[in-house]
Amino acid sequence: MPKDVSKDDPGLPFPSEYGPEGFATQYIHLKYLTNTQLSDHCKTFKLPHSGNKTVLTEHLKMFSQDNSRWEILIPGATNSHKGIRNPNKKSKPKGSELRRENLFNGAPGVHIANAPVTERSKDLRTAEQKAAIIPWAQRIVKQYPYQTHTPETGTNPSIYISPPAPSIPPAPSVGPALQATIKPTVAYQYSNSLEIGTILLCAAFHTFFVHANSSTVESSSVTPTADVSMHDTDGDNTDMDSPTRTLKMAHGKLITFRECDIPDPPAVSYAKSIEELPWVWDDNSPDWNGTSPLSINNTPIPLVYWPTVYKYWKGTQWKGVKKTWFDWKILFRAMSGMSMEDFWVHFSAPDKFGQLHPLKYTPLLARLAAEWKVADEKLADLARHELTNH
DNA sequence: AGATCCCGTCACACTGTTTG
DNA sequence: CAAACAGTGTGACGGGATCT
Repeated sequence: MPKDVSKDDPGLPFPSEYGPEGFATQYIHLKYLTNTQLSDHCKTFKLPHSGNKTVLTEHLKMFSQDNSRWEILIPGATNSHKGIRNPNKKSKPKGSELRRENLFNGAPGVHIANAPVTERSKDLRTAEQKAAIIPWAQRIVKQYPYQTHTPETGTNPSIYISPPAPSIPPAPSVGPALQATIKPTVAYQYSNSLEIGTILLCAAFHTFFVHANSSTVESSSVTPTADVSMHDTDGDNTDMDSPTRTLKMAHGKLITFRECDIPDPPAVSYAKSIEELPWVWDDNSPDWNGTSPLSINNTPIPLVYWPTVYKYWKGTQWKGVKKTWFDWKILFRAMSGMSMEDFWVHFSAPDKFGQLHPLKYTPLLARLAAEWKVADEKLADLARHELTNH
């Protein structure tokens, strides 16, 4: 399930306003520069560097129109928190390290034997996926050549987007919507040098950052591999012949639809708006307000029916939704028959000053799971007791 | 076999600390 | 003092275990 587009960049026109050659690409590129690289970039263009990359927004709009500026940034975009640290770099231990040593070893100056190095994010792609990157990059470059912005055309975002070529197979580990927005330009820039090493490096970088951000910017495609074939709309006859499914909702209302009528699972989170869950969960509930993030043929589909909608169709998209859905289910169960005021009184925890605060989403789910576990154990004990005493 | 649950991992944002 | 580095909290997600 996607997160907010960007927590630290509220309100950015991302990614559609400027298109693949514009702001979105540059924004992501800068986002993945190390602070050192960003600092160098700012020096080169005489920009203030406050540490907050969003101050560069306006600059990026200009920057995006000059392809040559990119040359100075290629290659080398990395995420400073990824990869193996330099083991030879010795520095004075931080206070937190000293506290940890104290905690675990007691006496000061005693070092933890064979203390494991903090494990960093790993590249989990298979060799096949990595090998597929180069042909993919070459293909995308061919399909989406670089298009320089001009002042005459720069006001219309739609012109930035190259027309999608027919039946481009999906790149490894990448959502299809991104193929249409960000990927082509980056692939072009990387292969422009015609040096295979650069292509490899940049394509790997690009695949890395798209993969890393797939949950951030790709709002709907949970299982990208299924999408291309699923949305083949070459023949209307195919759609007409495809099987239908009928959903029985509250008050006997029936909705019949085909697979092609079902949109991808909406990018929705109730982590910050739990109280809205009952409004959209079940149309049999008095709290149902007649809306839902998912609509099929203009009919809002309450959350409770989503398994029926996605489990048997839409490839494996349900796999990506199910955990979130079960969390919602547990939350809704807990909220039923309780006012929101009572709910938050019950599900609160004191801070260090003893002040009560509503639990955050994850702790709340953990508390619910613990409470259910206790209740289930009581029930199991009761059942055991009854069985052994009769 | 499919549905559900549990648990660990990951990415990201944020904060605190150290370095140059 | 700004940048770099490191640690922590949070939400999302995947996969194995367990249940039906």
